[in-house]
Amino acid sequence: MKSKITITEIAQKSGVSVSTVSRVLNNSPSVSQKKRERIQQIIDEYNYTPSVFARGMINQTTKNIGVLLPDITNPYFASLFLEIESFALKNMYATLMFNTMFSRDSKRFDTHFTEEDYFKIILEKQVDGVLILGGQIDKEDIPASFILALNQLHQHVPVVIVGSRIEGCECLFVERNLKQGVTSIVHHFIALGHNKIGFIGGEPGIRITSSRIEAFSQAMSSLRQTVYAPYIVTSDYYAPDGYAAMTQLLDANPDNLPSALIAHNDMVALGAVRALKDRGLHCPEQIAIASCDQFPLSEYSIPRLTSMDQHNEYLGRMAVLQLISAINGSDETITINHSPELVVRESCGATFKSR
Amino acid sequence: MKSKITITEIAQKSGVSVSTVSRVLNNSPSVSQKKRERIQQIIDEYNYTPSVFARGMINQTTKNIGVLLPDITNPYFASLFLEIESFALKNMYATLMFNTMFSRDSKRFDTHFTEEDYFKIILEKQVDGVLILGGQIDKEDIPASFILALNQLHQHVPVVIVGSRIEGCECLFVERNLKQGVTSIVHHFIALGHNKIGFIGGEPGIRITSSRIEAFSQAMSSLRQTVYAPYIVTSDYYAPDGYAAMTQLLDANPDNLPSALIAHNDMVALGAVRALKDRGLHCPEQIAIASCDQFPLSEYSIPRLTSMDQHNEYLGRMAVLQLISAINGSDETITINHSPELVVRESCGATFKSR
DNA sequence: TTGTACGCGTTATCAT
DNA sequence: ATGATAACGCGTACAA
Repeated sequence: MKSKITITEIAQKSGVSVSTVSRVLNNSPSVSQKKRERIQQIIDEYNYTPSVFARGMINQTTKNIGVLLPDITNPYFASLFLEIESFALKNMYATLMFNTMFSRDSKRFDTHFTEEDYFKIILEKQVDGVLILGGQIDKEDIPASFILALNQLHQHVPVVIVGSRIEGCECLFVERNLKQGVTSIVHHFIALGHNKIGFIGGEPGIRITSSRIEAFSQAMSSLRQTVYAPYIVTSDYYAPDGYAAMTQLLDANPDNLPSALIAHNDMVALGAVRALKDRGLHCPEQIAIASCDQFPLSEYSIPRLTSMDQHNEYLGRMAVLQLISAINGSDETITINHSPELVVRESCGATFKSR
Repeated sequence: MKSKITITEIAQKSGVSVSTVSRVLNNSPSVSQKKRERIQQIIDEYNYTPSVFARGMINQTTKNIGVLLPDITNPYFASLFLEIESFALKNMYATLMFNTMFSRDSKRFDTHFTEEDYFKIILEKQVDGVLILGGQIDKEDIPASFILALNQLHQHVPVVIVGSRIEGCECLFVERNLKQGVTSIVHHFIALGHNKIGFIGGEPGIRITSSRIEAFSQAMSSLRQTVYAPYIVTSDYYAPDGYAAMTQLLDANPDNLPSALIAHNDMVALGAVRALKDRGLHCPEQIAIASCDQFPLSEYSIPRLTSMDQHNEYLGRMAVLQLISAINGSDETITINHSPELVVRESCGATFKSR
């Protein structure tokens, strides 16, 4: 391995002192044009870059941020992360990613760190900021110890959480409006003439799940519709979970099926459609389905999925912006103002149905 | 921001010298049991962790690796990366990820770095090793300048490429058998009585595409079957590309459709199935489809996709292992020996068809 | 405008 | 078994 050239050597080769080289590196104005040019040329020639270690010893900064998420394999996190990574890099920050596998079948993983373990690792990595995207923070009742750990982490490095604000947690938050999407779908279904509407998917005990179910109930009752409890079946976020939820729902209501279902996301919807089909039922004919979170495949499934575009790109950008401003010492909260958008395709039955 | 406690302070609080503390940190044997315990206790109490900067100044090591991939949103890379990240962390390496967006519609991204730019960034990040997963390295003819850049990078830090060996490139490689999967599918189709078989998807000019098409032709002719050129339509790796490829194929051969198609991966297959359906055709009835690369949704699509399980988990592990061994100065090549596995589901028509 | 010298936190070398 | 100290590469206060 070729070892890196140092500022001292550059100084020698240019016949100046290290401070002068340092000055051109940090473009201080007080360097003569001539010297600046010659030094820069040598820097380029030898492809010199300052040691991050030596720099870090002085500024205490790595220009790295840490991103903690449950599972990059989940398209929601993947699209969010892609945006985060590329936007962060544009701002000169590279991204360390950690999959906590929280709330995911983790049999494949022999060693299993807790999220607190990850906090420790991240701290040791001396990142300049931390982004947390789901996991324990989404739980209904978060252990006090976890909030404590979160606060401790935040005392050492700015932490931005993408999710609902947590009582007693001092970290910064970037929230998205979870209810609006569900409400749009309910209105859409009602407009299509449905009144036996249910909700499937999402992990029980997780705030994103309960707040969507709550929004569902609210929207229904504001339209003078009743919610029939057996039409609400939670499970988890993946296709197998949509399959399981739908199966359970069908088994529990054999003679009284709902006519429309709201799925937690597109994977759940896909699993549900599959379960329907395996029973000889069809979507949207027998049961219409719309999902709260659109993933890239929704335009190509059979049927095409009607879903909410949550504009995750925007969310990712905001999170990075918030984090960077916190790193730079600002404590102002960036309020994000995005509207999820209903994309009507086939699975809701709108295109050929008008009861 | 609370600043970190240093080894000097730990030494003072324990009433020993920094060297002794350093010794227990690096568990050198020459520390008395008593002192060791007391020091360790203070370390724990104050939650001390050594500064990565100061450490790095001495060992020149960050315990970070860099992973360069085109697009984490692609399930193939996501599943591979998940394995890489978690396996690396088990070995005490954290992972910096960079999405190059090579070969992907990148309109959304205003700034666009080239892969060489990423090399520079990675080098500046002072990672201990680099993993490259696709991108330019998969191209048919790689610009000499790119290979040069690759070699230069490899002179500074070990580089492991997950992909086919490149002429003139000194980096390490972890290869997977690209042909075996295609061959299995061809045999399967032939066994089912098909003889009008085609191939769709994959980007032209990319080695993984051409080698699969080559394997397709070889397998066909070894079974005394002819390959009909218009049945081969390349495009790209995503669902829209499968849709486009299928559309093009249908348009070009209206009166002479293939009876079976090999898709580059599950997304392509999904898009193709969709295109079929939009023409009022069905899979597998009119055209059977099997894909070379299985993604998580294949079990839940309609129809369920017959595809090759490439065991990406294993591939990811091997890549990390190879990289770590290179970091530790070993130059032995780890040969990987995995067999892709045909998972028969519905889209190939095997379950109800026997011509 | 330029150079000298110190300090950042750790490990390694050399004494003791 | 333990301690003192040099060295790592850089930024910066200060001197010139």
